[in-house]
Amino acid sequence: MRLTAKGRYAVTAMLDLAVHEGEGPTSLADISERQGISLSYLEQLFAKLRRSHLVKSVRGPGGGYQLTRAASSIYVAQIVDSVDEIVDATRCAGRANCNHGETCLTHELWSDLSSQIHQFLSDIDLASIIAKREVRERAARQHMKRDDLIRMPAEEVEA
Amino acid sequence: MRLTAKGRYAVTAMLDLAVHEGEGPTSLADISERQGISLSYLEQLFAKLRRSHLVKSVRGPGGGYQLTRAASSIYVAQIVDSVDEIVDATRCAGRANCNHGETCLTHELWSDLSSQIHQFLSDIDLASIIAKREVRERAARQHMKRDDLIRMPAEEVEA
DNA sequence: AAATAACCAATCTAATTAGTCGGATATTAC
DNA sequence: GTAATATCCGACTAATTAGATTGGTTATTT
Repeated sequence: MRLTAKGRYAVTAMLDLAVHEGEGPTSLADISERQGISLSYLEQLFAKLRRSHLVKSVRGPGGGYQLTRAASSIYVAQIVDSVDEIVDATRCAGRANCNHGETCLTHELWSDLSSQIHQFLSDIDLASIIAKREVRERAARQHMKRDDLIRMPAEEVEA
Repeated sequence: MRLTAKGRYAVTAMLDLAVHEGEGPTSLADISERQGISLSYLEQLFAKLRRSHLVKSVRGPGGGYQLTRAASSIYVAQIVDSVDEIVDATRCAGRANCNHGETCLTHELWSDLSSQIHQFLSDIDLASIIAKREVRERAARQHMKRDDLIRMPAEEVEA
């Protein structure tokens, strides 16, 4: 499991799609504009997302991409996995001194942890990310006038 | 929060340290040997881990590195943070059309998710990763003979 | 004094990431 | 049917990061 800028771009783009669901297909040009990701890079990411059947495309004017299923059944792990393909799963592959030995222990520990992280991200769906925010906003709205509702300075994008 | 090979190496190395706690300092050469990570790369990683006060060093023969605190109070997020420094904090930094606007929404959503992930990794300590495995092993052991269970030679046992 | 092992910095290569370019194809609107 | 739109596609390039290499210095132990 890797978690890089590439995965972040993909998740961000998918969230953008989810937010604009129901408005018809969303073009990559729009996402590029809104999210500040280059169009051609988005094309590469969406080629993978499409191959993973997370999105479907509509060509021609007025076309774009749409989620293949409800935002509530698309999970972050699926998105990350589809663009950030795993390279070297087990570090000990092929190493002679690495079978059953003590050597294997720590990267077995790592792989345990790794699957915990994966599990965690497998439980978070796009809809719930959006919903969580709406709840927070509704709560905040009760404490301030609507016109001085200013977005908080984005608290640490990289967590 | 990034989760790359670099961070994996760091976590693996720290797990190795934790596993060999109580045997005195562990040299990078040993870790390199056991984990298949180049010595000089480990040096680079441990320079950062030391600056973050996660490990302390002992020089000279028989020297090496030790955890500064108990494995139970060193958390995965701390390790990853100390080697995988964050590059581009907020994607919208400086972009004129990105204040208060709808544009900001999705990467704010991402940042929410990102801090959730960070929180998750902040709750996992080295000792618990190891412990989890031991529990599993103990369960497995109930199904097999344990004549390879190591016993101290009588002479070495202090009365 | 010799051996060990941390410490340090610079440099290099390989791999990955991010983005570009020039198109081809499908679809819609005129 | 033509023009515009937007996906699709592959090859290429630039920039960054990962990881290895080199060549040391310093502290500590035996």
